[in-house]
Amino acid sequence: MNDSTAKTPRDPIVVWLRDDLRLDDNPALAAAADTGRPVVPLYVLDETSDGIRALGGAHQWWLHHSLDAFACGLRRKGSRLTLRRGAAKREILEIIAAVGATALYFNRRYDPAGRAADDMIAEALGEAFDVRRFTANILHEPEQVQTTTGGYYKVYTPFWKKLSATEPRDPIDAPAGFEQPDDFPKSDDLADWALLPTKPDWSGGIANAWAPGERAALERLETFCDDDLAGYDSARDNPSADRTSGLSPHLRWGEISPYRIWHTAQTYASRRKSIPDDAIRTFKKELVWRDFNAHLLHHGENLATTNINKRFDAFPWRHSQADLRAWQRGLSGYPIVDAGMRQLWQTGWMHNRVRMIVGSFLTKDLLIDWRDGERWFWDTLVDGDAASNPAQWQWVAGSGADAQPFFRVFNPVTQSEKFDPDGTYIRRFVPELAKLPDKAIHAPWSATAETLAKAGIKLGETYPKPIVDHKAARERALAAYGEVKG
DNA sequence: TTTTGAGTTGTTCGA
DNA sequence: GTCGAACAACTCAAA
Repeated sequence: MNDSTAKTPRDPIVVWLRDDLRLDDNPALAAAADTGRPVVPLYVLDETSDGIRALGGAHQWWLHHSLDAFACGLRRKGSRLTLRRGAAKREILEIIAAVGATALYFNRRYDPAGRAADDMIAEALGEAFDVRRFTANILHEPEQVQTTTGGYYKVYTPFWKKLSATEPRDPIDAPAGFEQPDDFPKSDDLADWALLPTKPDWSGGIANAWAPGERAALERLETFCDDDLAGYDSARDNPSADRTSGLSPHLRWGEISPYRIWHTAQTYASRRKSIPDDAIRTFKKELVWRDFNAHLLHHGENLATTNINKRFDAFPWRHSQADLRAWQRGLSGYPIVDAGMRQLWQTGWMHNRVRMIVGSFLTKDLLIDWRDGERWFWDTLVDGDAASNPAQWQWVAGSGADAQPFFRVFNPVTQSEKFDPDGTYIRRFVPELAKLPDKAIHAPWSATAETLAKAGIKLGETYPKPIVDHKAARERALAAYGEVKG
């Protein structure tokens, strides 16, 4: 025990929450509670500090409900969440002074701007101040994972091979309760932050699809392990059957811990013979992909704006607002693409298989800069993640470090036939095509006039004609890629 | 230092 | 319908 805590054992600890809005397996919160000292949980909505990326619309909706749920959880444990809006440094220094705190605990984050902000605050508090950082939101710290030459991994497979044998630590249970300070600091009213859309309120579809908050996240994990883990290896690729874990937004906001997910899945797998090795391995690999992306974010300069492969700085992107808009609205004329984009718009989420298809369509068929797609996803996804979103876009575009761009121009019709063979997914999100027979639904422009008439479709009126011809677009994309190769 | 093997998720063509 | 090879060629990571 150091001198300051010996003299003032009742001094409060401020726990600064960020994307870790949970009680379960929250190391910073648990460590603070364990001291027996008063705990002041704090969330700062910082929209002004350098390099901090503004939240998208869907993000804001989720954050509102997530904060609400987290505040409820804290109240049940006898604590209270303090909300502040403003530059993190100013708000934190003020709160620390107001409550007489002598310690600041938080869980690490990995974006360069966030890390810089954390360092600046620690520096402002001075050497003597007790600042503690914890590992909470990824399974392996960037410093722990190095190639044999001391660099960081740019290819996933060796990264996975290195880590697959390492068992992540056990999750930490939620604190039983918290000591209270004499006075909690003054908190903003969440409603005053106006994070929920009002004019118009577009959140209905998202609210139907999702339940933010820790409790819902843990329930979803159990349901997934019960119902879908066993078939995960193959079934996750089918967009119409909802067989993915659905945990991505909960992970994005830290409502659930990857350690909890890893161990719960592992426990199910070791108890149930019906869960094949392939299933649990594939699921764990997806979790480790989050780490890989977080490490890319940690080591890179700005993942969302900078090509990992510098050669792509010279890529001849097309600038077409009209095409970008058609893609965003789900009016490309390619049913699987439009279904995906409309699922995103309506529910704040898109199945991963379809993310690849729409991503390939934007960057290859339309030759539009991946950053435009990344920004749209950032604004509309509830799970839009600072690491995974740009990393996935760079992979699709071919600017990712390990991509083999010349091989990967997705054929939207082939993909549709393969992964949505009976058109269930398309019919759900593109209802104007619902009456087309299975065979015609993937490429309505190839259908006979009679088939279209029977289904009540007038191409160019009730549903768009394709905005590009895929075959020609593919040739164009390959030519463009040819320009930036060595 | 040099060499070797491999790279999340694909497509097309021809047998 | 199914299968394997070719696509075109670079970078990474480990030996």
